[in-house]
Amino acid sequence: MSDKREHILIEAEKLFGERGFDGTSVRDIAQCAGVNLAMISYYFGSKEKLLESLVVFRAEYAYGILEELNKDQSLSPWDKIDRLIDFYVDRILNNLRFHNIMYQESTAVRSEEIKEKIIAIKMRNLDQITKIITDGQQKKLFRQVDIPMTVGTIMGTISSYTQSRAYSCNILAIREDTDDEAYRAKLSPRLKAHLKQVLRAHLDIRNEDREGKD
Amino acid sequence: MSDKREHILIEAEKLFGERGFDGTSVRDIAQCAGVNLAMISYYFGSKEKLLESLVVFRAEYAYGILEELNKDQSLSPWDKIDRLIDFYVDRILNNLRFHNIMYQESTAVRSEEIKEKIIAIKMRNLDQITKIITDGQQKKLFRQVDIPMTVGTIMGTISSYTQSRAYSCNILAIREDTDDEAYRAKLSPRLKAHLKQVLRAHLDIRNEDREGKD
DNA sequence: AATTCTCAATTAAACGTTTGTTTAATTCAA
DNA sequence: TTGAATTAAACAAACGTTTAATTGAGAATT
Repeated sequence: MSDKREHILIEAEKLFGERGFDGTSVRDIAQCAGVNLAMISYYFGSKEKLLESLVVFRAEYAYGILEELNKDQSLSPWDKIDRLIDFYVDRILNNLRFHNIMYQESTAVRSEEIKEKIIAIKMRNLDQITKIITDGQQKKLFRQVDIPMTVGTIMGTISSYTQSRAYSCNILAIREDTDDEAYRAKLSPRLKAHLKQVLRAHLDIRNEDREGKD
Repeated sequence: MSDKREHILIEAEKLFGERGFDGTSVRDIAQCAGVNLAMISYYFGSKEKLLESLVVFRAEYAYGILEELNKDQSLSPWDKIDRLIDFYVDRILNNLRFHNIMYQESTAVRSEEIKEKIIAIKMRNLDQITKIITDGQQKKLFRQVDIPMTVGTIMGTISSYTQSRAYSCNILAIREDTDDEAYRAKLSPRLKAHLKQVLRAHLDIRNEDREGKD
């Protein structure tokens, strides 16, 4: 992929993440990327095709990481869960803008083609995580859980703090105009600690549902 | 509020939820509500003011429920958590469209005024849930947890299955064109069961973090 | 009781922008 | 000299909003 194409994609990603797909005009993208308006159609064909290119461009990476994590025999299932959380929190917080587009595919995107691509990516990633959890169950470390829902809990918890920055800043007790890096530095460890605590309790076979709750 | 005003709000809610705020034109709303285009400006002033009216219209209800749940002395903290989950799953699944707008306030809404209103509502609801959890902690039933993050887990888990219907249908193994009621009937009990299992393990004081994980 | 008056409700049409995309001309390195 | 890269300009369509005219039911006046 040419440098210029990639540069346009990255600038578009920023804008889509900040203002949404509909809220971003092709003129905005062209201006931020420092290219002529017509170059977007020239390179990508259309605004929707640009989004499709962006999805493909970003999606390849994640799957490779998950696959590698899965294969690593030196890590226990518990280690893998921790790494999984670290990976997703870091990845989402570092690609905030892109994640917001991928995550809420239903409202932002009208193209069936892109929707199907996004779902395929999500299902593929779910497969990898399923392998990690079933492995932990076979080793009698994890109990029975609803795996897709558990993945939803991980992704959803992170997303609930990336989809509305203003609320997030309120919770973290920081100014809303805090720069991205400082924002991540505050949010990341807290999200990781919370998610690990939740999943440790949720997955641990010793926490099987008790009869009486109190 | 006049019948016609309310009728326009409800139709707008459907469209915003399906197509997003930017993806819905005032002409769409007028047509679906069966009123003249100019009536939207006449009643609400502008498209953004319409959204603001919608937020106010829908937000009052939730707070009342949470307040009442909190005051109920006959319920144990565990019961209240269960009721909380039931309430939120039902509420969000029954107002899918509206929830998606509220939830992703950052991208869809440009008006600072509306953003502030939404955040105020979220913070107010967080206060009520905080009271429920701290009460459980004082009664030595719940352990120490990150309360705002825990609320994020509840809302995020639900949202991850409401923001992208196509993915959700894939997980539930149902056709994507399944009608709303059948969709809810499948999703609702599964979400509730999962969230209750997660929160039971997460909050239970007997599941205090152990030294070794395995 | 019949008429006029009043004003909110409703309408079709037009407003000026902004949108995504295309055209046709130009640049420029190979 | 060739052809891809780049440009400014123009395109039609859709957008949110406003205008000015019309309707129609209830209050006031005769």
